[in-house]
Amino acid sequence: MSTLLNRPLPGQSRYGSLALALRHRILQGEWVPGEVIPAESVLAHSYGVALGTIRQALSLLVEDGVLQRRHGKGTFVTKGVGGASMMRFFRFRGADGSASTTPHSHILSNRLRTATVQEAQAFGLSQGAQVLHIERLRSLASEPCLLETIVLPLPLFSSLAESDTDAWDDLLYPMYQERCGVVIQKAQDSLSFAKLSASQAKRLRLAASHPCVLVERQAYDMAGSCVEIRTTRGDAFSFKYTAQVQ
Amino acid sequence: MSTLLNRPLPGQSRYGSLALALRHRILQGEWVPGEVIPAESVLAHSYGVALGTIRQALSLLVEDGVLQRRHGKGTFVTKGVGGASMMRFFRFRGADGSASTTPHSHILSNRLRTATVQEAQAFGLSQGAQVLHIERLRSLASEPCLLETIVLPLPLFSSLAESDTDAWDDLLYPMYQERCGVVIQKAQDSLSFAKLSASQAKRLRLAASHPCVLVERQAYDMAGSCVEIRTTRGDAFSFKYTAQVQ
DNA sequence: GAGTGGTCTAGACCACGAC
DNA sequence: TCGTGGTCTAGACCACTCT
Repeated sequence: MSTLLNRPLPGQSRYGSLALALRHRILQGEWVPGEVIPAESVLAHSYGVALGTIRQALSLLVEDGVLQRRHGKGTFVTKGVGGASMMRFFRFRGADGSASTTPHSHILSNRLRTATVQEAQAFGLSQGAQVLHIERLRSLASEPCLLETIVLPLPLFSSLAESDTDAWDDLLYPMYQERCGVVIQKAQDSLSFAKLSASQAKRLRLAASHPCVLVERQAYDMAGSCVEIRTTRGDAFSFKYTAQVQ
Repeated sequence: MSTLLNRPLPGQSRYGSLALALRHRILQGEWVPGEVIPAESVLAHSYGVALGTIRQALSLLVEDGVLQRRHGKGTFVTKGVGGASMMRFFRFRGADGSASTTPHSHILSNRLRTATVQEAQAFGLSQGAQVLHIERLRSLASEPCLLETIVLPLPLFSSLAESDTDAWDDLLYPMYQERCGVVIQKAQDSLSFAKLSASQAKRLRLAASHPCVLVERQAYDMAGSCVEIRTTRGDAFSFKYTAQVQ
């Protein structure tokens, strides 16, 4: 019934090994995102450890965002990051006043091309591999607000390459999960400042060389592999972000 | 020997109450920043709880940044946030190439004035109270890079109002601690973009209406009171920041 | 070797959520 | 009422740091 990892790996605590083992079972698809995993007491018994030990293991995975606890209900596999997370960097004021809705998405282009050296390295592909290159405009109340370039590694997302972009959802991450079985687990955003090119400015209905914020994102799946590289541009004067020190 | 909080506060777990009690003793100055607190076993005995319970209480304060554990040595009161934390938002390239040193500080002005309504509210002062208003230019390799406005509540920082600004340190937070007994425990930075005024641009040796990053900081002491409001401006093209999603 | 935090056990009871 | 995670106990032994 139990796996054979009764002895912790060298240099690892027992709860560390248990966390690794559980993470492996999740990645194998034994429990799919959104599903409950067995109760703590069951896991403790099946691994032959005390309750406190399995709880420490679960805590590691909760910290990592792989699991979520719900008091009285159980421990669940995380469903993946939400949708309009890019909006946390901006405060767009709609013509009508309030905002905070999901922006509408319009795909401008969608084509295959050869990966750059950096992209191949990030995705773990061999040089010369193919990627899907998407240009996309996002709008709030018919006002264009964000211009995005999205690069996806290719055999993984090949089902998107052939599909009709008009039928795509406003939120890509849930669509990745439905159509390609890819769950976005975490992402890293790198912010900087630049000026819009003439064509970019036209798309966003701003003046050429208008200042913009550049968000360069790498998104990772549950196994920790990079599966999306995204570059987002938005009006610098709509930028607003809050960070904590310590 | 022990305090009388054997019964947890209503709606609080025992370890939550213990954390509150310990935090209070730290704020009272019973253990100063940098010092060890008693061993876990000693605390557990003196409060009449199990070791695991006091460990949970300490973990809360560690998460909060009030305490730091060091295996084999003890549990220490945090010394306060470091120095050049504003530099994490920028990547200045010095004329010589590398950077990552503490910028030199030059105080431009230092005067008393009446607090604005927002400042009085943030500091918990009555309306019409006095604050210290400081203008300061920070330079890297003789190149001006950051322009700062610093507002401090007044009876707390009155010793700074009368001192010679030439003798001030490059880092203010350690100086607050030495001269005024104020330990900066955490801070919140709010980022946005703006254009430099003519006088601001001149100080930074940039063109008027050049784009800049605006960092609006509120810094808090160990008790959680706001004790500094700072506005920092720097060249938008030197801005670089990385954030994690989930 | 003495003292510290880190790991682990085998129980107990409590608080929450659903049936 | 039952099963879940959350809190708590009273021990044990291990790993790190200093003297």
